[in-house]
Amino acid sequence: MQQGIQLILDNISKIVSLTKEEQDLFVSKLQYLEYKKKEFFLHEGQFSNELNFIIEGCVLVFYTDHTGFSHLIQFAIEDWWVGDIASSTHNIPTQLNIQAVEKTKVLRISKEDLEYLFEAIPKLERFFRILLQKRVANLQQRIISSLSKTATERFLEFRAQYGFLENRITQLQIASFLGVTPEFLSMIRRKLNSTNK
Amino acid sequence: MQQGIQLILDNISKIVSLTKEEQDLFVSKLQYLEYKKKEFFLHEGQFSNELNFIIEGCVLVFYTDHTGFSHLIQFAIEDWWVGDIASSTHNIPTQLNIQAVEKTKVLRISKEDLEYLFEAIPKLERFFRILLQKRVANLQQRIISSLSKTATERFLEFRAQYGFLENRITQLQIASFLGVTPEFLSMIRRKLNSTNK
DNA sequence: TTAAAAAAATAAGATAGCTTAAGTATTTAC
DNA sequence: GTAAATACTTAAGCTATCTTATTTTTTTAA
Repeated sequence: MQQGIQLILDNISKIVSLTKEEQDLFVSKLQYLEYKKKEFFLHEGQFSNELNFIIEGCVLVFYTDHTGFSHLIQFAIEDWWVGDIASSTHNIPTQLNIQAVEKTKVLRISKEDLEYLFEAIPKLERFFRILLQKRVANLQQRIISSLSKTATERFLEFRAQYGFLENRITQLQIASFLGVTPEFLSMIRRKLNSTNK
Repeated sequence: MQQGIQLILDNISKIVSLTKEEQDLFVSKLQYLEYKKKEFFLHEGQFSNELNFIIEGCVLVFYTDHTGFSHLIQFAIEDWWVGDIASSTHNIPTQLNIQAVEKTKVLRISKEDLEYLFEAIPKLERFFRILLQKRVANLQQRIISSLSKTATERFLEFRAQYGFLENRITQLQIASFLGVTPEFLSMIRRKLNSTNK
């Protein structure tokens, strides 16, 4: 079986169960792609009309502000979905960049195909509805943290939740996700080490 | 026709069109409720198993941290949907409070009825899928702002986007939404007034 | 394998935003 | 209609976080 197909079908089957025919129809709409390290899926200003499922690798979704600083909005590794929902929902050019930080293999589906599949397989629309609910819960939690926690607390939360990423992305990127400068994150880490060790 | 039914049907018909029978089935699951000013829909620790559509009034969704401070996560006025997606998706007690800040009239639908309706009327699942996409886009924008903007910029953004709320909720609540103290917001407003006027 | 580039650490000085406290204005509840 | 409660403003001093600059470490690419 083609690369990653089993992974994506398993991912879906955790939430809804498709018949063999439905699986085949779904799979027929997938496009397999590979990106090199540092290569971009999406650049600010483009229109985003796809949804990607990561089979292998790691990508970052970031926003670059008017002073040239990047802010990490989201990351995704194998078995995760990634795309720019804002751009594709509102049909506006994206303000985000999506970049591979490792060699990355994805399965991609276009917005048009996805809309067709939602008609053909309502269970698939359910799957994405539930995925979106989880994403809303996750984003809301991040807002709660940004409103109510210190940088140190947010770093500890990041570690608890995404510790597996700590050696896969740089401190610079973690700092950007937390909303602090890399210098300040470095200081936070030093303090935590001297206290706990 | 009962209070607000037309409003909710119009709200849905902006995204999907239901037949008369589907509308009737949907409407049959709605419960009409009124809340007094300051009354709570939902308290931290409860399980949230409903979705609310505001017909009239205004509610605030806030998180209270361990030091007793409140942080405004979301607000909703007439013609908006509100609920705790995190709690109802993951079946965990909510960490949020939902409180009416004015006399508020709502139409409520239970999670069970909603799930039944998604089976009976797939278009309704589409409606909520699209609503969730918009919510994700909105939350993501808020994260971008919190990562990349100063308090003054965030306040101007709030005014541009939610100016209609400026006289409906207090400065305290706006400050809490922006993630600053009310004292600091007061200072921001003074500076803006002295510069622009 | 090594030179160049990028990332991370350290530290000193600067600032956005917080705390505390007091005073004034507005709203609420009887 | 009035007293009490709540919201808002102002201001001084404080702290978390940023900026800038330098050094050290790690990664990248030829």
